[in-house]
Amino acid sequence: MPAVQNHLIELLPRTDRTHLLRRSEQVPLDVGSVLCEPGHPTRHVYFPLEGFVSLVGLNDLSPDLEVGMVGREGMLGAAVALGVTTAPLRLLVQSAGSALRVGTAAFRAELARSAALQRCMNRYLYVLMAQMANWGACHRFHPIEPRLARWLLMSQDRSGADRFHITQELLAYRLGVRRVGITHAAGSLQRSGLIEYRRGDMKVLDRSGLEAAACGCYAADRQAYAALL
Amino acid sequence: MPAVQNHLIELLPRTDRTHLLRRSEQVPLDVGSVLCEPGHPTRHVYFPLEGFVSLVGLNDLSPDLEVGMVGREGMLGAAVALGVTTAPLRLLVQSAGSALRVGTAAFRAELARSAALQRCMNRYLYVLMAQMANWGACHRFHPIEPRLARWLLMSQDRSGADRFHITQELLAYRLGVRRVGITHAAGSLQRSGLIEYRRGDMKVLDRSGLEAAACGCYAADRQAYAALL
DNA sequence: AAGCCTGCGTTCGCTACCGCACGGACTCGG
DNA sequence: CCGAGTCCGTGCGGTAGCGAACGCAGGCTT
Repeated sequence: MPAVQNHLIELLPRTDRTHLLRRSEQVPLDVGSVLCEPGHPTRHVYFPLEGFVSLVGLNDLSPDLEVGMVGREGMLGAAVALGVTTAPLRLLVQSAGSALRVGTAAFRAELARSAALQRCMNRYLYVLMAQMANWGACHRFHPIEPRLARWLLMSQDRSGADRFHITQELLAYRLGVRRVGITHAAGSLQRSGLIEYRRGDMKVLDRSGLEAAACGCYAADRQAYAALL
Repeated sequence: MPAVQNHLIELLPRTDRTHLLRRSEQVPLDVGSVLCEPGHPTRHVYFPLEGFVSLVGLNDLSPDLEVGMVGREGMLGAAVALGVTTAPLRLLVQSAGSALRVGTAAFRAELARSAALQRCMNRYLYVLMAQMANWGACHRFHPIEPRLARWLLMSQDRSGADRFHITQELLAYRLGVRRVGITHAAGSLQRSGLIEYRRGDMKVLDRSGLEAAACGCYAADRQAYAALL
């Protein structure tokens, strides 16, 4: 059995974990690929091992907006644990890696078997809800620069590396702002010596400085996660 | 047995409903009272029968922000169904009425007994999550006037009446904007003949017109609810 | 070497919303 | 009938972010 690097799975007791792993297969996560579209049936749930995925909410009028971000600390398809197999959000791979994939039916079967898995899912769902409630207020009230800092920190946490590839164009899309907004905020962070970037190659230089520059939502998120999982 | 006017409870099969009701007591909801504060233990869950309650997210820096609204179509304390008995949000009574109250332990016991109740909770949790994800984008992108229209419609749905009491001051607080912002938006709606208000007495004159003036989030919300419950 | 595409920086005019402040209108209690 | 409190309208200056557009530089293709 390989070392599993998904935090949720690591929380399971040995036997439950083995059962779940037996039903799973490892698949690659390719940047830009879409794991599922809102309204469509959910065929699999995913436990990322490396890389991370954006949860994108689609709305008729307004531009799309990222409402969450999931890496190895979480899972995709949590709604299945609520018995809903219609996806609510678009799952867009943000950073390449791999994930354990489990068929929806198999996952539900395991869920019925394992109280530990149920408990784990429940807590994760709660954390997700708290995150999403917060995300809204963050977008509403906080200026671009702290939000950018937060995003960088979150993606660093999830990707593990201190450098990753992301263009200003995409960042703008994620944060729901114009590209020029990112140009200003990122330029400011760079001048402060917190980050360094060049043509999409982003590097975090001063992590604690970045934490200070980020809005409180970052710390709040981490705390909520730590408290429950 | 009195006619129960909470939609979730009405969804339960007769025996499960009876069981739950036997464990419940009816309590009044008084405007302005706080049913629980974030971080504190949840002692009861509530199924509103009349009136409605705001879910308020608190954040260190930013002003408080309403992230949801619950009336007889839902319940308060849904997190208990996830096994979390620490409240994440402030529950603030918005419009007077009454609710069925069930002790947390009793509710969990019923949950363990009744598969129907579990299923109902799961679906409701899903709807709540979808709502909260949406709420953020709505606050971020939509101008005040459509959001105000949405708020009025939602509160009308939940209160049942076509008139209710709400000052501009409070509305501003709910929507996270200045009072003058409300003055403008409400004035505009009034000039269009959609509503009428005077010193806090708000009356909806043209409901379908208001629906047209509201942002798409309103329709999306209703649809999500209808699809699952 | 030339050309093209991608990614980044800058500028301009504009709008929505902000904080603050004042004043008018209505209501209620003494 | 008068004063105090509540609620609503208006006006002012300031700003963060918007949309659109242009220019420049590095890297890739042919």
